[in-house]
Amino acid sequence: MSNVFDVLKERGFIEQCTHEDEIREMLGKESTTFYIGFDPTADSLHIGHFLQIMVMTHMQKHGHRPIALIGGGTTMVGDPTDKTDMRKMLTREQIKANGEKFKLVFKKFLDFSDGKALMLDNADWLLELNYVELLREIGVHFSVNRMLAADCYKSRMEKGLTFLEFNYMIMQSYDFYVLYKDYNCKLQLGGNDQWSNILGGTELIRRKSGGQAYGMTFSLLTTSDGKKMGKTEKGALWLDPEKTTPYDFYQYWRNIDDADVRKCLSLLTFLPMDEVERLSSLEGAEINKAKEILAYEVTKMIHGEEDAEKAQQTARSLFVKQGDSDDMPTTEFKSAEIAQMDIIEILIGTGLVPSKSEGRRLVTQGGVQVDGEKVEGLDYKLPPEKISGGSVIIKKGKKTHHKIKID
RNA sequence: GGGGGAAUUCCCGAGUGGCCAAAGGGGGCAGACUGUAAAUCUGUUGGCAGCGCCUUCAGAGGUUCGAAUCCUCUUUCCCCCA
Repeated sequence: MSNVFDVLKERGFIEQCTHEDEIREMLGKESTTFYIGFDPTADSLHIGHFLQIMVMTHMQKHGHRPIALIGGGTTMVGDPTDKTDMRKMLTREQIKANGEKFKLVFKKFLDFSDGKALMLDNADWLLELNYVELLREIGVHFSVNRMLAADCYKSRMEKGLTFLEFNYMIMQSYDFYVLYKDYNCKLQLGGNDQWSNILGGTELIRRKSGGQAYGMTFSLLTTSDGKKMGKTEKGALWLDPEKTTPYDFYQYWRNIDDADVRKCLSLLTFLPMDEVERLSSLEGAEINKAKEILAYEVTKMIHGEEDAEKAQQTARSLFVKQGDSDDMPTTEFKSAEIAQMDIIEILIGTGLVPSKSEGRRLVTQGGVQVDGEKVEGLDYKLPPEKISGGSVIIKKGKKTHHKIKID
């Protein structure tokens, strides 16, 4: 069997390793227990988490044992890394509820049978810690001087950092120590922003038990110009279909920057690397094929084959031919009422536009089409033959389609 | 605990009595060009109504013909000293 280290390396996951050679050797010869932590700060995982799930999946396929660690305890504190503001405090109940949702997702991607993977929650050991005891047991091993020098706190030195958040690193380090001790977990993985937190853990393990633990971080999903990937108008790109519909999800990848195609294919799909190479070296309009495959593959993994198929069909019918589709946001109107409405009111009625001013702007600038015909005037009303026709498609800009059903 | 500063429209950030719905940038939206891409260029970006009105500049009061701009109190944040 190939070494998963080489696979991850080839696909561009790996960013930093504590001990590159030793890790490679270990992964090549023994089944290794490793962990990745997920803080349930929201009620759904997002695409950044998915990247970590991909890693766990690759690892498990190669015979290693993942521990998906839910950060029920760490979330009570909040990771200051890369945050400009302090995270709002979540209640224990919210955290628990979020954690439950996370668990369902992990079960979809990992095989938890016969202990092939574990799911733990650090609330189980963090919440009952005794303060003074922790300070004496763990706190002694941390140098504040060194912590302050860590990159992840640097940015916060200007904005301010509370003592609460400052302790996050200690919590996470302690997690690693517990897992090392109780589950023989020798490796912690995470996004590259977790580097200092991971190092904290390996050092703690060394100091406390003299044991050797390893850490490795993965590239964050960023676009070619360095911005965080997975941002949509509505915020993050969520895995929960209630929060990001499969169609929107599909479209996100379908519209990805050319320069990001290779990275996405290799990180977010299981396509063999020669196929990834072939697809991402397509040029000009050809590369759209690669984007379609990317979008389809990723959507399939997250929402299942059926939804991926539907999203693809919808996208094709909307963009290639000026088509109709059931899988499209839809608003229903009574024929009597819609006959009275002008285009602005219709736009508002569908929620395509939040105010009349914006509706006017949009129409004036030529951004609205009804059944493929550009709406020219603000006083446009649906012609009678369309009202009796059952449904019309309104297009806002190039990419937003909305169906109106009339009965 | 003492002293000093700050809070502006989605974000950053100008504005220090009328010319302010508020510069500039970012972001968003739309148009052109394209490949449902990027870059670029153009328009637009509080609301309602076709240029007049209404609600905005942390909150509550006050001074003024008139305040985002001045005063008072409140809240929050930052900095320095202890």
